[in-house]
Amino acid sequence: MHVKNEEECYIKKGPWKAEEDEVLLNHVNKYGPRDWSSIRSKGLLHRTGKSCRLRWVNKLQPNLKNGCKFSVEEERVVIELQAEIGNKWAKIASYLQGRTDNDVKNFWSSRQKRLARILHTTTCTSKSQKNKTKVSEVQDGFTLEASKLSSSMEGESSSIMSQQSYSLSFNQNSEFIKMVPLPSSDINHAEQEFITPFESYKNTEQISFPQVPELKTDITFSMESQDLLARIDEPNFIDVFDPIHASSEYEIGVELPIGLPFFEPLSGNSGIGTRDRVENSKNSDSFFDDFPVDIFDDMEQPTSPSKL
DNA sequence: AAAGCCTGCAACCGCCAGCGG
DNA sequence: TCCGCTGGCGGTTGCAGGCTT
Repeated sequence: MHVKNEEECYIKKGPWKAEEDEVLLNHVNKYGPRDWSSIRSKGLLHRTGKSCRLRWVNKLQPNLKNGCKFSVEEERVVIELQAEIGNKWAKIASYLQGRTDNDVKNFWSSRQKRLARILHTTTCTSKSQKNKTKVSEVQDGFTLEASKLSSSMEGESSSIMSQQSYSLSFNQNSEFIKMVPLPSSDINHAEQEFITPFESYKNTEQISFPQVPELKTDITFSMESQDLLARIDEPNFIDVFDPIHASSEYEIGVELPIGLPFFEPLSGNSGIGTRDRVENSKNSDSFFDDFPVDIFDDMEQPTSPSKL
């Protein structure tokens, strides 16, 4: 029968209906979360086994945190593990109760897009509006000050790394990047409003980054930068920047995977959890995975120290 | 109020590894 | 050993709803 054959071959796609979910749940209750392909072969649903499995894993299995935003702690776990093991979403999700690989993947994707947008805005600004940015060249490269308010500026929850102020130093020649904690005096008083429970954590954890953090006290600022610094304590200092750029810049550091505690492996010999390994991974280019590949294209080439 | 933009999420696609015949 | 099937995983896409202008 041609019609019947068509019927059998028909594969439904798109959003799941409640009835389909019910059928799928019945199957799982009967046989457990397996034999996905038999659901179609038995004619229960016109969905592929893969589709059924995905629906179960991502939406129907019990104890899922559906519709619940990632907590600060969950964000921290994802950021840390991503830096450690890369885009192993299933693995990362296994560390988070009630989260699926799809959840983690979507979270990270959103985060990456946000970061890319922020940095794009920032780098464009650095070129066209030098007098309005906090990007200033230093002798051994250039320094991108990541002094910022937390992401709370935009009502976001990712504020884990937001309480410490950092300066990013790039060096074209040696291809390293280092985080330099800014002197606390550089932090605008207004930031105090955004202190979170992680403040205590910040105060006790060492920065885990390839380069030994050091205070950058000998930065030479341009005239424009000096002018800005002179006004840093003004209540409306942030208004010096236009709202978009201001909020963007203050978000930069929020996204930096630094200063995080280290995980011990939950089981097996995954090897996760040693500081050495984390540092090794960051000594590679894992840190740069956070940035769009062309992120530095818009930045001015620093003068080589050898040419000075 | 409406149009355009942005974001988060659900679902699909393609690749790959494991397994059994 | 080969081959096909199945499930797992990461990347990508499309859409709906919220937000902004």
